[in-house]
Amino acid sequence: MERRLSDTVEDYLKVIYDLSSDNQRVGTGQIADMLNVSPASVTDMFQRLAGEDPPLLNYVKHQGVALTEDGKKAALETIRHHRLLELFLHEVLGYSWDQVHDEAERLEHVISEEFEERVAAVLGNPQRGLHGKPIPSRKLVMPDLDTCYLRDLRPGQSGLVHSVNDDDPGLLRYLEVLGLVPGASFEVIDFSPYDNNLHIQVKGEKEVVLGASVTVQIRVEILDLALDKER
Amino acid sequence: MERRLSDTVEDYLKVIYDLSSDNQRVGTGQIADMLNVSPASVTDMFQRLAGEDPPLLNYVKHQGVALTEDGKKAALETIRHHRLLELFLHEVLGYSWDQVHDEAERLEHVISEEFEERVAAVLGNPQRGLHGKPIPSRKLVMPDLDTCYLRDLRPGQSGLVHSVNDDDPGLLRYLEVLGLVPGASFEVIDFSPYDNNLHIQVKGEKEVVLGASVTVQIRVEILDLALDKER
DNA sequence: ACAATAATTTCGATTAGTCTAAAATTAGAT
DNA sequence: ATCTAATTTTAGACTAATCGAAATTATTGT
Repeated sequence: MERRLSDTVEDYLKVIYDLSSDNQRVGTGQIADMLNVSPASVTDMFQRLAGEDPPLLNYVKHQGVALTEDGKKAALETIRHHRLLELFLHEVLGYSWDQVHDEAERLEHVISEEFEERVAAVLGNPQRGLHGKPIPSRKLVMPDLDTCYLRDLRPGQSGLVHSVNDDDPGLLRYLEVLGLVPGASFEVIDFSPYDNNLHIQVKGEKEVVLGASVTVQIRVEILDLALDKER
Repeated sequence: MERRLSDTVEDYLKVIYDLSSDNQRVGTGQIADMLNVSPASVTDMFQRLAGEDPPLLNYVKHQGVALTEDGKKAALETIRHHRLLELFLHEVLGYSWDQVHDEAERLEHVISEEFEERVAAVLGNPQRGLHGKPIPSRKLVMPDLDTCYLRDLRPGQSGLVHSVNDDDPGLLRYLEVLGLVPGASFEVIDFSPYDNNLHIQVKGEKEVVLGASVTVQIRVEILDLALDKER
């Protein structure tokens, strides 16, 4: 069951995993956008990976794909590598949180199990990455999360920043300045329905207005006071 | 002048560099053996790399190749990556000296200049690798060496182990047991001309007999007492 | 319900890297 | 000097990953 997947295949599986958490099935066009390849190439790859033995994808013509169990394991392996590497680059080599993604993106495909284990050990077997996302366990189990996009909160709600996407260095530098980093607590002050702007008050910081292109990159845990009492 | 070379091309250039230090030109068959590909593939690659602009190789039909200046720089870049990585894996992640080669072999092709710089800094800008070989400088200058193969010494001569090849884990474990590590001093006790065995006395260790397949993997500095006096 | 539009798939082609088998060239031995 | 053996090159073909253009299938608005 240990077949060696190409870097390309690992990239496909990883983005299919990412997009699967929101939607059900994932389409050709979405993947083409994420990977900067043509839709034609994506169709080819869908067919190939669905035809592997055992299949990595479940593919239905014109209806996109879903990961099989094998495909999901492969995706989680790569994601584990990526998040361990990001943390390692930061902790051990002093990379800033906006620099780590690109480097990890290349390293994730070539490191051995040995490397993975040693890095995990040096870092104390962390369960969360540099940007807050969970790191799948050695056994490739990904914890269930009770988070939503910051975009979906409304005035009066407050929460904690759970995690932010790691792939836009400019955004990461901006969020750091605003104090919108994993663990930060905030309150939603206002919402502008026409542009979907949210007015956010991060604890100890000035109020800021964030557009949807920003708030969709941030996952939060809602702090529901009423719900707190029930427990 | 910054073209991105494929992993494969980097591997070709690296072994051509290695083999060039002994011979003048390097032939198809030698490379085919080192890289485990067919001679036909090597001919193709020779022609391709000689036809690049600017050329990486100087190729004369039926007479093998030599690296151009550009080809040599590219080879040294990869070699610098490899040796820095080996040291890093040992010092920071606790790999043993027989484990580092394979991992470095894959990582060397994907790390950035940034990674290279940071690793070099963490290690204190070392000039020698884990197995004793010099590490090319940032500017890709490789120091000239005054070393020869242990194979070429004869009884009465003594020397210091300069470096050992890093690609055979079993040999490395054996040499470690014998104390034949970079810096160790030894004396040649005897030579058997029929099998080219050398009888070696490593300081503080038992005398051992080494075949040519071993002694050709070890580079030494000759300790010439007469020459010492002249200085 | 059905035409327009959007998304997907098929088709034919390209590039990098590899192979085997056959042809050509070089080097060595007598 | 020439024949043989070893090495190298050519030729034709394969796989993975990609593309653009054309054909097909879905979606959706009225």
